[in-house]
Amino acid sequence: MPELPEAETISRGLDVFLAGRTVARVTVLRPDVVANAGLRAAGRAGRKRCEEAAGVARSASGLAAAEGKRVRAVGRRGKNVVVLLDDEDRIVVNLGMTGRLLPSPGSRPPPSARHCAVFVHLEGGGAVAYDDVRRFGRLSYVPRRDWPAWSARLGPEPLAPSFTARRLQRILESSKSPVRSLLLDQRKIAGIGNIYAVESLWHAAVHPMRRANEFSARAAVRLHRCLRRVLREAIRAQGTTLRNYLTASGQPGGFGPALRAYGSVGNPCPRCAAAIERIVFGGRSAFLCPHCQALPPAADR
DNA sequence: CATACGTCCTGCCAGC
DNA sequence: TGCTGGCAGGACGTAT
Repeated sequence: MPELPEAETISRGLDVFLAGRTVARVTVLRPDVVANAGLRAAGRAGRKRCEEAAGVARSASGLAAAEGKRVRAVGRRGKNVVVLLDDEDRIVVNLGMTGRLLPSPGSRPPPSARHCAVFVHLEGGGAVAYDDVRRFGRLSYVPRRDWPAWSARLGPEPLAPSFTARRLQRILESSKSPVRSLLLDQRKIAGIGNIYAVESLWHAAVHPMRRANEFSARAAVRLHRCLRRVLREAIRAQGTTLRNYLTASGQPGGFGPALRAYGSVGNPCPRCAAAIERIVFGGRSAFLCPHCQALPPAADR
């Protein structure tokens, strides 16, 4: 659930807390949240097999390589929080559904970290807990030389100045998928999850199942504008808390009341008062106004 | 190659 | 009251 705005909010808060600090010790309590960057990513079973074959002990996770290194800064790539170390190796945190990074002034996980999976002690006191109820999240240690390839697996940053309407239009043209599926594809555009995809499409008045390659230039420009506006405003509000997302300072996000369609089945559309509907495709819920976001008639498609 | 679908994981909540 | 079953979904593996 943490998407770009949540990852951005967390990385800003964590940067204040971590920049200049040195990692003393990394304790892995739940080995399954640690992805080994050196191995082909695989499903749980697959990764287990790889690690056994390679003789990788669970704690050798690679995260231990961070011990003794100073944190230069904390940033973000897509939905990932990226801890940049002084030697330009990185700890990349994908928060999955329920992952949280909770700083603590003491040497124990904060009380809110009830499902602490990884615990990072800092020299001179203080710590950061990686807490994740469902353990869909992953922590990876990415050495400096692997970073370009790692980052290249992701599409462009939607808030970067280089992400123009024209760029979005080209991405849309490249796929016959429903636009919501394309927006969720991290290889095409980085950082968008279901909430902001659904919200952007409501603002742009486009049906989530509209085929990406059927966008007019005008509709592409409109989606580009709505997408960026929604992401920016969500960052300003420090993200959306639906379940358990918290900022680095332990606050819930404030974007919930700004949601127009997501999760509001049956509520009147704020634009036209028609009842918001829920549909399911690609294994996920989408919410839309059947009036404002109508699919064009089949003859036009 | 591109697209579609199943899988993992557990807290929560509706329904009986 | 207590149990069950369905639901949430990011990202990867497998199937088409």
